[in-house]
Amino acid sequence: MTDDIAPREQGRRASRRGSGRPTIADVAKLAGVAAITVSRALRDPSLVSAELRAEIDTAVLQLGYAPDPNARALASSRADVIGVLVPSLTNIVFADIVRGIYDGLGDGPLQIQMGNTHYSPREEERLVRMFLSQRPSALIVSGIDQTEATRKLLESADCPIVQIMEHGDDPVDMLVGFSHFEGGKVATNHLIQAGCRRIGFIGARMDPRSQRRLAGYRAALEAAQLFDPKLITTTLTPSRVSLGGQLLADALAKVADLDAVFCNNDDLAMGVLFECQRAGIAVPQRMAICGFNDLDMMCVAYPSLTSVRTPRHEIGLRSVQMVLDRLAGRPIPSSIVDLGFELQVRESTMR
Amino acid sequence: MTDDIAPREQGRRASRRGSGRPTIADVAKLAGVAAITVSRALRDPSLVSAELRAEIDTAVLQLGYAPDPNARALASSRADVIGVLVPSLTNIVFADIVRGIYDGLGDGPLQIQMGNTHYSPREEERLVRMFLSQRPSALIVSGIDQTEATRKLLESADCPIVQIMEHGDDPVDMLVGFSHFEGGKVATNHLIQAGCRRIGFIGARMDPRSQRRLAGYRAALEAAQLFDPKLITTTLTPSRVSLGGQLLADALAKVADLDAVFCNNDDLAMGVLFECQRAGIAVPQRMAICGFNDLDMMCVAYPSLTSVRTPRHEIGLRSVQMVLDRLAGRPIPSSIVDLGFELQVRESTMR
DNA sequence: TTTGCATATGATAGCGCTAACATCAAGGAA
DNA sequence: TTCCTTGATGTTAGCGCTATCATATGCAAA
Repeated sequence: MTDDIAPREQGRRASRRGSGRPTIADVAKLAGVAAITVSRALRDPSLVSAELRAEIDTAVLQLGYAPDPNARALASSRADVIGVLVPSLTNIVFADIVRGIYDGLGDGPLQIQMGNTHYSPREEERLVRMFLSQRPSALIVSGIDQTEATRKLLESADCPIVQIMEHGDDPVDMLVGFSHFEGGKVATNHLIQAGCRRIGFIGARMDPRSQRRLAGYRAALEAAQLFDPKLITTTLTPSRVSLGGQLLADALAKVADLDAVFCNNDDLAMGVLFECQRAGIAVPQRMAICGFNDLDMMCVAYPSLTSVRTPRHEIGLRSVQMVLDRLAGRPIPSSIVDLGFELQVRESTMR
Repeated sequence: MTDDIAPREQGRRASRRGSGRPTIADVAKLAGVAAITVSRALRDPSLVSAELRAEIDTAVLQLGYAPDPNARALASSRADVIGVLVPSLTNIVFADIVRGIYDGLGDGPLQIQMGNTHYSPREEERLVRMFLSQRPSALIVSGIDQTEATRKLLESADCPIVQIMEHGDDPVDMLVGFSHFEGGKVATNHLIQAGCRRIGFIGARMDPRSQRRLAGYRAALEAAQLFDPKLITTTLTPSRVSLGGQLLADALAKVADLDAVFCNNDDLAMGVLFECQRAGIAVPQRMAICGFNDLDMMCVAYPSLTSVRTPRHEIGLRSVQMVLDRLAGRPIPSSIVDLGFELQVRESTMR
């Protein structure tokens, strides 16, 4: 006689299965309706009459019911999750993008699932495979340099895909970003116009986007007939402020009459500035410095540092908006969005 | 006669339901075993004989089978997910912690699900509720200042909970971090010993951890009979490098003979340094500067900046290790771990 | 031999939810 | 009236996996 108690009413005692938490069936019973009606009321209240809606809301509150996202995903073969793949979390650039994504998402039902590829195409492929196995509502991936296999996976995925950070004409689906090549070119041309003639390039990590900035730098110098391979100093080491000084020292050892450096990113530029201060190299008189991304610190440094402002937050925001538009069936003005960049000229290149 | 074709063999044509991807049943059929055997072979190969294991592996490869995490979570009422709640993603401190968590996780089956509380206890409560509804394998939350309701939720959760970043004696379950109060005290005592007498506190955001650092600062100054409320300059605005200079200006307007500042964090310290350079205030002679966290840039700044090194990566690593130990049933040496901190004395306080 | 116990595999029945279809009432057009 | 919509609700049958219990086999102990 002790076996026939209803498991649900006994909490977790009767069975090892089940979560012990109220289910949609509990809500339905309490509200005196069918489970599917509760499901509908929760997903789209307009499908259910006002009276039932009120009763269901009461029951939900009373039981403290929360839908099980796993059951929901299984039954509808669609998880309320947007997968986001970034190459790094400690890089403030991607942190800004992720913030933009969160901001674009607002209070909706969609959640973010983040993956860190550590700049590895193989890891990216593994993560894409894993993410797709969860049947996400959409996928946002960084860059356009996926492996062949990754690209095939993305192309055959039946959800919106947004590639971010770059500009190009052959996205898997949608693309939001700007041209790193043009960014590098504009920065370098600015240094040329400022009167610099021996303009070095300092780069760390040298991921595909860094490579494109370097290509832009090179194109600008070649057009001005100022290019010299010795001007380029790079490392595969991840970027750090402290690396900037080391790379500047390396660059000066190769090219003693260096009069400017275009840095791959702002961390390196800051490190270069500190090294100049330490070595007594006047900025910008003897050495002009230009960074990339325009982090907050650039405008307060002494002297303030020129940089290329990139629309990081905006990229996150727009990518989510495009996903939401697509999921809602709204038309997308264009599946390729170039958000551009803006050169911020400051003391470090004014001479 | 066209209705009785097996839906699975027709791809997605026959029904709108189902993912169209191979299921465990497909693998089982191909390998000539029962589905449950495939399930076992995948979760714990030691449960299945070598021959069957080989056949199953072949079938998995041949079909490109990947288990559906949602179905798995539903059936086992346990998702292979660790929820991680941080107050910010753009703050490098938490980025380092998250990196530590990823590193601690390695190649295991567990995934990270991240939540951003934006320093809001209410948002934290919402996220805890949401995360728990997914029945995560564990939860890692930042800080010890949860709301009453959040704490109750966490206490009644049937998974390991790790609070990180702080030290204390009353964790919900496990705790990994260090004492911000002691950090503030040690930094301030160092400035006192360096001969400073009018030591300001500069702080932004002023979240609970900042408050505790401030309390440590105050305790040190009071013990030395050097405390003066005018020495404290804070704002609720989120911290940025550019804020450091503004706050220093504010502080100097109140206390003209300020001879040192202890900054809430390194961003502010860097901003203070730049402002000193710009205003011609000699560091450390006229103004000593001490930061908090010891980011990479501190050691290369000119002059290099004293800071309190915090074990951010280690906190992430250890918190995951504790979770993994607990999930594996291994004993936890202690559920409260104080990883300490280390004052890094540099040029900015050497006088 | 019998018993007991561990090991390997299978059958069954869900986990909590929603897609697909069925039902039913109310109203309007023919 | 009859037929057909339309909208609101219900019934049924899964989604893909695993907990649980049942079964079969082998082998050591009694």
